[in-house]
Amino acid sequence: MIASGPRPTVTRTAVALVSDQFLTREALAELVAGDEELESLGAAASPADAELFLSDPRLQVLLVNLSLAGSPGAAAPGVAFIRTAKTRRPDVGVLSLKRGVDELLLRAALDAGADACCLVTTPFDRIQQAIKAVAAGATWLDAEISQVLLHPRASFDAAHLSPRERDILRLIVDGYSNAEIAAQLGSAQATIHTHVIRLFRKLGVNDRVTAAVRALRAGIV
Amino acid sequence: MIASGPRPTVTRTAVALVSDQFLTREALAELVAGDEELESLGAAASPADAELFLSDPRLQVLLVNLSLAGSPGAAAPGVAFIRTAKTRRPDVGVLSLKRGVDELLLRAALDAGADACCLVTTPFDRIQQAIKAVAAGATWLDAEISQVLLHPRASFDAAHLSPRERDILRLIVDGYSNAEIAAQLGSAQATIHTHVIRLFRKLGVNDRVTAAVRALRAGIV
DNA sequence: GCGCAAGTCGACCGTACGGTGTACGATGGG
DNA sequence: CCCATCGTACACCGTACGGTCGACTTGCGC
Repeated sequence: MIASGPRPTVTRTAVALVSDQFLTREALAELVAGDEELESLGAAASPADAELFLSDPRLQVLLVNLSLAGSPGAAAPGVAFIRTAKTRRPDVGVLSLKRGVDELLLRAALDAGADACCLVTTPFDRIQQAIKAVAAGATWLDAEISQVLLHPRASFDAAHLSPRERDILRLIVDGYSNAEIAAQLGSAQATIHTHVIRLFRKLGVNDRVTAAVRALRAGIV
Repeated sequence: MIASGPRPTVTRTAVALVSDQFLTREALAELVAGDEELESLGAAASPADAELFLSDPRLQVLLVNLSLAGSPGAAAPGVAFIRTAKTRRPDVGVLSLKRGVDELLLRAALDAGADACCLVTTPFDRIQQAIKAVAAGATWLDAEISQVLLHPRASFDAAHLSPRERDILRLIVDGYSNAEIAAQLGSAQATIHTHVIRLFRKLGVNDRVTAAVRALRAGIV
């Protein structure tokens, strides 16, 4: 094992940042400049401009502002950029900055390969910590974000669902049929069927697909 | 925003550790002692002994060795301990140490409330980083662990979906039936039906619920 | 005690779904 | 030129789903 002691500042972590918002770019640049263990390779305003960084062998961590404006219909360009970046440079850590805790966008970012998610409201020193976490190959999730993604129990109370209905909703999202749910919960199919119907009434839906989508979008599951 | 500069070492992070293995306890104690920003409140060999720490208001981070031996059938005692700890002290961060990357055990630990997961093979300085991440309220996952939990390469390529299939996938996510999709796209129901089946094959699913969930999680919609 | 909510089952019915075939025209790369 | 792919289209079948009744037990609060 390696003793930890005071870290030599010889090897600095090389960071590049991508954001379409001027203010964010400035703030992030200041953030990187304010930490002697970090080193900036530059800032880009668009994914296209950021292509350059991907060719830089020194690059270790990429800061991406996911609120990159995009057409509402198509997939978010920020997510697409993360995917291409991770495809071309799997060794580079990606930290994505989020304005809010939209679960779908978060999952999309992580699925695309993001190694960390921070909110833009996160204090500087924590983002600096997160950058180092990413450089170490680890995953960093801000408290608010991990609450949504990993500890969904907290937001479970959002809907006025009974515990049993929440169990079933979760299993519906997991793609199980009524029969499979019955087997897993040790109940009869008829019971599950009743629960499912009542669950639909409470969610205001008529089929399990919309129930699952609503649950995901609402962060219930 | 708060400037970061050199951190004052006045406020140290109070850590307690629980592990049934002597070696791990020793190693972790050394790890905590080796970082001047950390402060040890003690070490416990069993969940019962660790109850004491939960009454200590200074406690900020709890290191739990999840390999706490238990009967294979029942729930792991480590997981149960994490749950009770988080119930009694939601403010305390829990870092759980894992011997391997068993996905079920990992998910169980996170569901129970763990804020970070590290492998026992992780270098000291990273575990120290993780402890500080947890103290900051964030989530830390080691690279190997996040690979299993957050970046499941489910071979989900939106690229190899035909445009028509993407249309239909989107409408499936929106909760429409095959008949409604047919009406919206101006095709026969049987045609949509065929597309849906082929779409399932490409996504590797058997029902539209899983297809919708996969699409959402992958950020296709 | 009473009501009420949650949970547990049963039966019935119509329909949409999922699975498997087959078929034809258009397009495009080898 | 051929073959693969895609989009289109149809038929058949079994099953699970969604909807609607009703009935029973348990636990909680008043």
